[in-house]
Amino acid sequence: MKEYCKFESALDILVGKWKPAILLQLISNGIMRFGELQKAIPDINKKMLTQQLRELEHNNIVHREVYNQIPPKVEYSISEYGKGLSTVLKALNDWGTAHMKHMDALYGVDRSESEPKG
Amino acid sequence: MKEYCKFESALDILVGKWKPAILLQLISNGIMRFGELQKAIPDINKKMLTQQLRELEHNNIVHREVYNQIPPKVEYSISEYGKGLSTVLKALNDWGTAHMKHMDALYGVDRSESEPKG
DNA sequence: CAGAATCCCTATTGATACTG
DNA sequence: CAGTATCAATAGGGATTCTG
Repeated sequence: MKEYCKFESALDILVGKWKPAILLQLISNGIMRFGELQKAIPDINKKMLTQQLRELEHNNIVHREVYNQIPPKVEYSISEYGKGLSTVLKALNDWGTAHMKHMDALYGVDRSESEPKG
Repeated sequence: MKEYCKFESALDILVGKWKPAILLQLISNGIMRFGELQKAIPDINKKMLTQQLRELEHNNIVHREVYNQIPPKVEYSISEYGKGLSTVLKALNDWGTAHMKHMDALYGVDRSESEPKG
């Protein structure tokens, strides 16, 4: 067995363009409906939101609660098991925060591009 | 600024099909030459190895030492800055290890496929 | 409302050959 | 030895349309 598959096993959970955003939302807000997630992450579309949620669900990170009613209502939340990711996410977040400052200091950040003044 | 860009900033470093494998090698073995890395990660090709190393180098995670001689000799190692990743990598590794067991228990692992008895 | 299905496009990965 | 250059294959992401 490849040693690094442990890394990859963990990374696979987090990788996917929208998974960090989704996880952050669910961690911050607890239970959220599909539509709420979509509103909270404006640039995502339904297909991607569905897809990434399904992957997280398959990995037991998020719990999906379906209310069988019209109109439909589906709630998502971090599963108990998923909460075990908190250490990883915190490590990632801490390091990421420091790293952004580091890169900023090294190269400068082109905020002009990445943040249209709006 | 999007909150999750901190996650992403960190994830970007680790994401890339071969980066976990490369990092693991360098962490385990210290200084390694290009060819050694290639031997240690048999399925990678030169292009990918070069590319991923360059990205890691650009992010200050690995150090590249070039000896100007014939035949060429280039050594790679984790940079001082890159060593700061250890917390993240450990968290990832620990969680990944547990997660593999978890998924194994849930779904069973098709070892028959993933590990040809060789 | 919460998706499923379809089609398209681009970024990432890979195979191969060439070079100082 | 340690790459670069080029081209081909693929997977991931996205726009749009349709549905119970």
